[in-house]
Amino acid sequence: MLDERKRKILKEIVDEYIDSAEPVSSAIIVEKYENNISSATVRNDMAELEKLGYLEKTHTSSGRVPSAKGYRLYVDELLKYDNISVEEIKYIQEKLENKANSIEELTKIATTTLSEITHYTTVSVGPKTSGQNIEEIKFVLLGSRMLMGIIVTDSGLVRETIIKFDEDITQEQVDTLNYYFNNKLQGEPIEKIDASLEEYIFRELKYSIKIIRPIIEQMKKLIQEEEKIYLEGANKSFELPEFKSLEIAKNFVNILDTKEVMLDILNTGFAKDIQIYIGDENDNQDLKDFSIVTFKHSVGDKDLGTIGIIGPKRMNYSKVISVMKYISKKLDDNFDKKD
Amino acid sequence: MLDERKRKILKEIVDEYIDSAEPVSSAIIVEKYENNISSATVRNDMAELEKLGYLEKTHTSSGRVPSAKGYRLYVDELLKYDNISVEEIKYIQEKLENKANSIEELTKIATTTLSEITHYTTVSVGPKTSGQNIEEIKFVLLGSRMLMGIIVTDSGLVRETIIKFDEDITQEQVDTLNYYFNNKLQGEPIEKIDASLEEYIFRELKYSIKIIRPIIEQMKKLIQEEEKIYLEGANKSFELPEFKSLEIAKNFVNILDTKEVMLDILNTGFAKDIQIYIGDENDNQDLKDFSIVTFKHSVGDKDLGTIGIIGPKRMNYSKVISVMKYISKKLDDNFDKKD
DNA sequence: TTTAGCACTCAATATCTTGGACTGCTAATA
DNA sequence: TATTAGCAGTCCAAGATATTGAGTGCTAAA
Repeated sequence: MLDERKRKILKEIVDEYIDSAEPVSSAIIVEKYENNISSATVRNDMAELEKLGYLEKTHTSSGRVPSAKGYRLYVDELLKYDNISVEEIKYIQEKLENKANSIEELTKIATTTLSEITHYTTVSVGPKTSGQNIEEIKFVLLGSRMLMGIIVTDSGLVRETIIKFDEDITQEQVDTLNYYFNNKLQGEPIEKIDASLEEYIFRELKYSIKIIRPIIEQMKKLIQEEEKIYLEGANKSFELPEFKSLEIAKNFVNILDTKEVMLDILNTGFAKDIQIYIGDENDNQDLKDFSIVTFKHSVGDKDLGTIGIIGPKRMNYSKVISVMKYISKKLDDNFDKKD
Repeated sequence: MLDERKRKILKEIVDEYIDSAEPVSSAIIVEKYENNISSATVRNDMAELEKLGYLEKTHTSSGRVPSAKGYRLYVDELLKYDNISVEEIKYIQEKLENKANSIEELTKIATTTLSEITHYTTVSVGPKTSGQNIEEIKFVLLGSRMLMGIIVTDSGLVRETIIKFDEDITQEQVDTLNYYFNNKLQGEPIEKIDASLEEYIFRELKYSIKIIRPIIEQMKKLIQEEEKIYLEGANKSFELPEFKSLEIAKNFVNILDTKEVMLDILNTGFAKDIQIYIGDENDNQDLKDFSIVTFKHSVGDKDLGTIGIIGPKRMNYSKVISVMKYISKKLDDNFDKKD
């Protein structure tokens, strides 16, 4: 259906539009096209590409702009993803080298680095605890009326919370709590911390419910804690020409402010795959002018967090995805080495 | 210098401008002014107020807009700060009631509540550890190669960090660490965690430097950790008429993105005082069209975090400050009750 | 199948016009 | 002396009109 020339012209148009943010005319393509070719020929092909839904016009006599379908073909079939320089590789290596002491911190560093190299706005969420198994639970007495509860999961996540009491707690009580919690929960999925656990502990230990209840409450909160989005380089987006439109700028801020939308997207998709959402492919209307590219950091089937880029539909997919691929690989290396 | 009528007219103008975002004409003031008064009189007074620097014109035949000096007089002398309704009081009480288990969490809840009631963008930073004294230090062994280090300060702050090792750590070693750290540091200012501490521990314990070094490193990081700004309702600002100007919107995003500016402002000022920064009173150019109002949450001379509002110079100071005063009081009550 | 060439379209920009929302000032008034 | 009516003058905002040029689509020839 699409002969070689049409594919090439489509690629040139998208490349050019990504670069200039202006509708692309047949004359510009003629300039760039190596073999000699007349603008009339290009116009014919453009008309064809438009009929097939890959291009759009902004008005009757304007140049062409890629449609969502056009971008889709472009990223799926026309691009190669090795667009990363030696300097960039060096920079990433240096940034990710060893410095983080927790998975969350490592994810943040990667998120910042990604924004620095691509000049787009990046976001990330930490690992989800759901699906993980409990490796160890520890309660630590702080002062006489405060406990810290710590959960370590099998993929090395550490979550902790503070629990305050109206009465004194003894070290013996804490030791007993540690014993029973670990006895019951070691190796179990983290979701086992629930109301039935409260009953069990209460039955076995006979401690005042005034002690048990707040512990369970806080531990439950801990595992279903709302996820925090880490955001980097929001102002970079405001330098883009599309942000001259107040509506687009507003939509952008809205998306980042109502975290649910981003969380939804970041939490979709499978480990290792790079996911690409182009414009209206998202059904959120605020996202119609943006593309989002995400990837998950994981070990085995355990989620270690997701990192994403949000930028204009006209984003530099080649660079973005190339850099992401490399960062993804580095994160895995890093993890293998450490544990 | 300013007779009663001029003060009243100034107040009406600022009130009106805050409400409408449009330059205020003499006719509008005549409408609002209770005693009969002609527009010519108002015009004379306005000319006078302009000469004194309280008002400005956007062009020769425009209405008047308050200057920074005008706003300053307005907030300092013309406003009363009891602009809070029974519903709002109820709402705040409900939100702040008991739910938080840490100071940081309480501050966040207060920040969100403030944004909900005022419909402005709010920001906060958690308490600074500097200046606090160490009440307790605890190391907890997680697995065999991971420690959690916990510091509790005298005003109840809890800070923790993860330290990973290349070799196994024994519980005995941890117990010894706990003993020596507490022995040396209990009651001491938190800044005592430094290089000389490393020497001391190394001398006393003779543990491999491979164990001591990462501990001290991480604990040091912990106390000088960069402060995190919590942000709420950024999108609310984008509904304001001033955000039709791309430049203003851009400045706004810039401010929130380069955290240093906000941190600087939030960290200035003394406990309990409400600080007001109007437009160019800040010397950061990005802030010239905005006002920031902040207050600190504290107990004694210990900082427990700062909460601020950032909005247009034309913000509803009366509401903002009234609500802040009430929240500030509630936070203190809350704290007194608990500890 | 490709191309030269021309008619046509439309956004972008500049220029002009008009209406009206203001002010400042003057002279009359209390 | 303080206030006010009234009017001339200013300037913005919005709409109307003209101009330009960058683009296309189409036709007919190569």
